Amino acid sequence: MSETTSPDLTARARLRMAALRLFAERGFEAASTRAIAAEAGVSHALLRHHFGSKEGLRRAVDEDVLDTFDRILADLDAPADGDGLMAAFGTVTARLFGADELRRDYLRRALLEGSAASGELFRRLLDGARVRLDQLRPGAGAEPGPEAESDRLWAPYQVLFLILGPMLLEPVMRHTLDQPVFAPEVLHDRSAANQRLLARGLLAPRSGRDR
Amino acid sequence: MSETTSPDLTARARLRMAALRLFAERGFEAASTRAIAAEAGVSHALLRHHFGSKEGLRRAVDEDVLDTFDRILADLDAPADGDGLMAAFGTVTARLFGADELRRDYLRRALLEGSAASGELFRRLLDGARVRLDQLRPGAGAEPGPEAESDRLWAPYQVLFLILGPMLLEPVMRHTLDQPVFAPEVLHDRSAANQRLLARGLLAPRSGRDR
DNA sequence: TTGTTTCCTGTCCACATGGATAGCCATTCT
DNA sequence: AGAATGGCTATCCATGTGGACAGGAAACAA
Repeated sequence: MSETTSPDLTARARLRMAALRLFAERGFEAASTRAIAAEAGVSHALLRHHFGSKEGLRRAVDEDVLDTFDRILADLDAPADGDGLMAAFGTVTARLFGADELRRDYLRRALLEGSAASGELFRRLLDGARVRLDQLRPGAGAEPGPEAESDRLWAPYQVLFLILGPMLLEPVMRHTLDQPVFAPEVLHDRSAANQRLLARGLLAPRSGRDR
Repeated sequence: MSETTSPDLTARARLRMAALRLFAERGFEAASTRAIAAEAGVSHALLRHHFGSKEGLRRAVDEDVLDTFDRILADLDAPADGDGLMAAFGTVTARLFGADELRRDYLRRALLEGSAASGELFRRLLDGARVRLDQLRPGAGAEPGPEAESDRLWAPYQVLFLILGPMLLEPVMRHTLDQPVFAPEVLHDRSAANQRLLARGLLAPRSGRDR
């Protein structure tokens, strides 16, 4: 009906984009092959021709979306020194989720469902966070100590929770903010708050310029 | 088939529990009324008799689950002094998500779907976190300052991200830990790490006893 | 021109879905 | 006793589902 995807693309690509949209908006089960085909402006039989089955379509979309995220992440592998490291997390967030509400919605469902591909993405994000944090950590300290060890385990998760939280909870957060959750301004302010949290915690926020 | 719910309950209750299970495991769309009825060991027509429609069933389950969480939260309204406040967050987590994988799964889907009821629950969690944090904050400081204001806005969210993150990401986290995400031991360790993060941040974790 | 491959559609199928109806059976009320 | 209410099932229905198939149409090779 709406045929939102540009008509000058190949039908295969249009189908993939329509599927991305409907999977993101309605979920995999609720998005029928006919609705997807209609959105792409083609017959629903063509879907089978190109992708074999609905599952095949899902795989194609999964691949497309997660590859996109992977590519974005690869771009971020700049060295990152000093507290540029902290800012890197903000950049990741902005780059990953800034635009493209559709991909946010899709990724949310994918992570929720725990698909193999999304599991792989999460693992990569986790490793990335771990590496950055290890670079940043004092490190010089002699004995690890039990708390330090626990921190080393959980810190990457904590960073990811702070980054992914707004994306995962966007549907409910939306009603508690008066601006879009991912408005550039909001995103920037939130990112700064995250950096302060990671740098000093919540309880000792000495006011005034700090670092 | 499996009829997992105890057979000495009323059929209505058994239907509600079966629905909770299947909604949690498969999602609302993918859980058919027939499958739910079979799980409860009754005819699928009975479902309609008791709940009017599948949507009615969902409402009943929603109410049940979210009321449970509300009741748990109400229990936590103890005064909470000093750093007992910090521990309170750990307690919330444990009490909310410790047991009951089913309710975790259900809540995850509800939050991601952004249903009205789950939105309400999130708002309540947010307010709770805000109140606790305000109690805890220095407060004596004169002028708020832009950073302090931003912190005051985002701190409750940050706390919630840390608490809800493991529940939301459990399906993918599962593969990155060698123990269950919500094993009591793991939960306790993670909670302690969260408290350290909130107290001091990630970058200045002076080792040794601290507070 | 032909033949061939690739894209694409119309149409049919078997099946599962949520819902509706009619009625059985037990309990309770009078 | 008889009536009535509420829990429960069997069965039917219209619709939508993913998939299968046959063949049209168009591009490209010879």
